[in-house]
This record gives sequence, structure tokens and C-alpha cells, in this order.
Amino acid sequence: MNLKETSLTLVNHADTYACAMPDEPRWLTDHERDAWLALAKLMFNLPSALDAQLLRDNHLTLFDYFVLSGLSMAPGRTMRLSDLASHLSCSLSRLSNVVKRLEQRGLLRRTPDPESPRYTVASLTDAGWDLVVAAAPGHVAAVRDYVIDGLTASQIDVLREVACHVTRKISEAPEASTR
Amino acid sequence: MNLKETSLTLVNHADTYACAMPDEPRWLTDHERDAWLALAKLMFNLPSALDAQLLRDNHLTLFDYFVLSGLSMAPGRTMRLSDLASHLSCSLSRLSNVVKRLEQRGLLRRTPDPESPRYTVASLTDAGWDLVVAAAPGHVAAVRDYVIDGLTASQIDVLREVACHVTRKISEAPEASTR
DNA sequence: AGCAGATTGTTCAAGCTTGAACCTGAAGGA
DNA sequence: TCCTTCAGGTTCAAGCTTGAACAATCTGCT
Repeated sequence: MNLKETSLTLVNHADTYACAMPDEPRWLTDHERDAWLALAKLMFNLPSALDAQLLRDNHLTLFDYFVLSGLSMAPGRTMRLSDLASHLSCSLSRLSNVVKRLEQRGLLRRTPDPESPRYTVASLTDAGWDLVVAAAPGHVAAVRDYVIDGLTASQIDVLREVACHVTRKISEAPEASTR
Repeated sequence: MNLKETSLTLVNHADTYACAMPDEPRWLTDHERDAWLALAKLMFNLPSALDAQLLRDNHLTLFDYFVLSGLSMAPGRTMRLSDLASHLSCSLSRLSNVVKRLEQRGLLRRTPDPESPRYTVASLTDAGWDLVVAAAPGHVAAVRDYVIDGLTASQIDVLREVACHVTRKISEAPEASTR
């Protein structure tokens, strides 16, 4: 509502804070901070906005939808759980929980991989396929409304570049530090 | 790791799906879909990446940090909970829970607003201030590493435009539908 | 005054996510 | 063969978020 583009974070503590880190921290410029705060707000609010539409109309979370949609595009509508997890960049634990719930709702089936008993594959059922097909138009409309429509082609281009840059940096992160 | 820029969602179901929605859905073009999938991946992974850094180094979630940082920038390091909630675009319920935990850790204090007993204000304690000051450099470094560094000034500019556009669209959303 | 309704904030149950522990099956040595 | 290690997958406890219900305060209307 009346929430302005206020600063969410990153006070410049340079005055009170003097040399406790190895290198002097490089604070964000105003230009950089504005972009980061806007992105932070997007990160906080867009997932719940899309969740809300899917939950209201199809009783699915956004993550549920990605799982079903991923399967719907796989050959035979079937995928190994480990492949699906890396496809979705999520933990196997999270996927296992979600898949169990979706299976209980009859939207997919889990079976041992016939090629190697060590893997488990998930297969979309007809009910699952029908649900994805029914949910897709509303979801696309929400994505268009919140994100795509109203942007120019070049803005969309830069959005892709920037988002790919961020996800690449995250996937390259050390992942192991002093602890 | 070996996660490619695979398609997370939005199969074109146009073949199997024929006229069940009021208007024919406008599917995303390849160009639009690439940008959306990249943004979706960012949305899923950036919050946990920033959480991980703050949790590891300062035992704070990103949201905790925003709460403390918001207070640190307020006059008197004090704010009404309702103002803080709209500042952070979060529910009062969520803020109430987080503030309770932060108070138990001695990082802030809750007191009735002296100007009107109807409000509650949260004030950063010295320990809370010290923690924000200690956490800020590492957090800024992570934001730089994952997002800002490596982008050109004009990419940063477009990022801000796009993110502001999305958050504006979300805040303008009807919010009330058939249910 | 008095009453309806909105706003502020808390609490509780239900659901989801995370990380650790665990089990199974496969691969690699010695 | 035996032992170790690792990858795939599940489960459980702990923590967080959400939404509804509630109490308290304020505002506006008559």
C-alpha cells in the first residue's frame, strides 16, 4: 500500500565502524543500493504473489507447479528424482517431501527406475497432467501481469542477462568456508 | 553444479489444451520465457545464498538482518512495528514473531509507544547495533559478489527499473478475487 | 454518549523447509 | 572377498511462515 521505496538495509556504518574486517568493505553506491533494494523487494514479494494465484486457483504452490511442469516436459513425463532436483536447484530432501505429498494427491507416481534400482523415477499421472494444463494459463497470465508485460524487449534482454549472471555466481560459490 | 539453464516451467500446452479459459492464453515467447526462467531461478536461490552467509557468519537470517538494519537507520533506532512491517512489506504476524525472537536474544526491546498506547515500538539495543555493524561488511560483500559486481552501470540501471516495475505491479494487484 | 468498524499487535495450529541421521545399492581398492 | 566410500533417497526434529482468531485501542457516525 503506502510502502515507499525506502531503504531496507545497508546503512553506511563507516563512521561508527572503523577497521574490523581484513579489507575495508566496499559499500554500495546510491545507484547500486537502489537496484539492490528493488531486487530484494522483488525477491520477498514475487514468490508469494505467484504462490497466492496458484494456491487460490489450483491449490498448488509455485514449487509444486515447477515440479509438475518439469515432469510434464520430460520424455515419458518421467524423471529421476535426482535429475529433477538438480533441474530445479533444490535439495533432494525438499523434493522428496513435495513429491510424497503430490503422490498422495494422485498427481504423480514414484517407481524404482527399471534401468537401475538405485534410482527412483517420478511419473506424472493423467490427473497430474490435467492439472498442469488447467493451471498453466492462469500462471502465465500472472507472470505476464507481474513481470513481463510492460517491459520493453531490451529490458527483458537485460533481465535475462542479469538473472543468469546472479545464478551463475551463486552456483560457483565456494560453498565451504571456515565452517 | 551441473544444472543447466533448463526450462523450469511453462510448457506450451496449446496442442492438448483447447479453449477452457475465457480468453486464449498468451503464452510466453522464447525470449520472454528465457528471462522469466532465469528470474525464477534467481528468486529460488538468491535468498538462501544470502541467508547462508548471514547465518554462518552472524547467526542471522536475511529477514532478521533487514529488521535490525531498518531499525538502525530509524531516528532514535526506534520504529513502530506497523511502520516497520509496511517498510519491509511483510505481515504484522511475521514481524511480531521475528521481533519476539530478536528481543529474546537481547538485540532489540519492545515498549509501548509513549505517544499513543495503541502502538508498540521496537528499539535497537547496543548489542543489536553492534551486531548490525559487525554483519554489514560480510553481507555487502555477498551482495556485491552475487549481484552487483560484474554488472555494468546500465545493467544495474535496468535491473532497478525492472525490479521496481514488478514490485509496483504486485502492490497494485487486486488482492481480492472470488475468494 | 454510544455503538460499529477499522487498526495494532499477539497467539495458536497447520503446513513447509532445512539439515542431520540413516539406509540401501554401487564403485573402487587392497 | 572384504572394507571403505559415495550417491540416491527417506525420515525426523527443529525452526519459520501463514492465516485465522482474539483483545485492545481508536475513529467516525448518529
